[in-house]
Amino acid sequence: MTDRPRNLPQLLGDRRTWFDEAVAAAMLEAGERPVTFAQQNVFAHLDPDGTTVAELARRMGMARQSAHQAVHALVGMGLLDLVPDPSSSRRRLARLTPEGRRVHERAQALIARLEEDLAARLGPSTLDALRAVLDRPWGEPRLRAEP
Amino acid sequence: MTDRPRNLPQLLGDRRTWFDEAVAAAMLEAGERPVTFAQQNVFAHLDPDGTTVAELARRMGMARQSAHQAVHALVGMGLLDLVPDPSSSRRRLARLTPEGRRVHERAQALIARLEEDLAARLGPSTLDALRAVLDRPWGEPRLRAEP
DNA sequence: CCAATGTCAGCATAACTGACATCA
DNA sequence: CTGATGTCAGTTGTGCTGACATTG
Repeated sequence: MTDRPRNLPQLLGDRRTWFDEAVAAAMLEAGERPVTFAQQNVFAHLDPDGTTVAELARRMGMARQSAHQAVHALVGMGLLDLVPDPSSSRRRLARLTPEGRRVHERAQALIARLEEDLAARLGPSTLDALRAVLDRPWGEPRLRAEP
Repeated sequence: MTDRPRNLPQLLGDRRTWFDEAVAAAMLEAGERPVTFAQQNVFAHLDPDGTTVAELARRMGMARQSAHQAVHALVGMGLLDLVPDPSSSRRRLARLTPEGRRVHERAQALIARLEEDLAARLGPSTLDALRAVLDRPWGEPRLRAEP
């Protein structure tokens, strides 16, 4: 109720949620099938020329099996397909289908517009500074009291 | 592989994860039982004098039932207890037990130290600016192309 | 043989919705 | 009666681990 000072992780999470909900609502409004967060994450880490499930898992920081599950759901929705890797017969590359590319580009455009709106509200230099701080390497967190 | 430009929601989520993992690792290192993210969230929104489950749910932006689940898990761990509200017999207030207060304060101190370390690395004014931007009202996201 | 990959199966957590009793 | 609250039950999404076959 009272305005308690919120710590940084809370603020970061709230703002992330601000974006997530806006994207989900806008995609729904646009008549697109809802794409879950895990699936958006796959899109975000996919190479244009295709990526193996194991590599996706590494990039997303999850188990191979979890990435596999998300990829398979997207394949079932017709947004991804798995093609054999010409360089290695045991590998299969997950790639965007044309429909997947369309949905992905639409979501990316939406995020870009939200960022533009924010820049107009908060000031372009403010938003640039925000992005710069978040993009800068933060180093490893210190665990113990006396390292 | 190549440095692709990451958008704001990704950056926000990554930095939130930076904090979450650091706190979880440090609490584990300190010999504390692991407290999940949902449970940290309950702690963060709890009033010192106790809060009803319904009010917690509103603050956390979740369904009453989901908050109920998280609260009950914490009660089972001995970190919360449910006491009858003197002002209304149908209400029950979730409150920190002494052990819950100890764990919560330890986690808060950990986060504060992580923020101090960050301030030393990135510059105090930079970190203040970051917090200020995140804390400023962002307004409602624009959904349609032409509002 | 070894290591990486893809995949199946089972489990835990955390959110959701629906339903319902209680009580100010 | 109405509305808020607490709670039970079921479902979904997303992660995990274990296990195993395949293949370079």
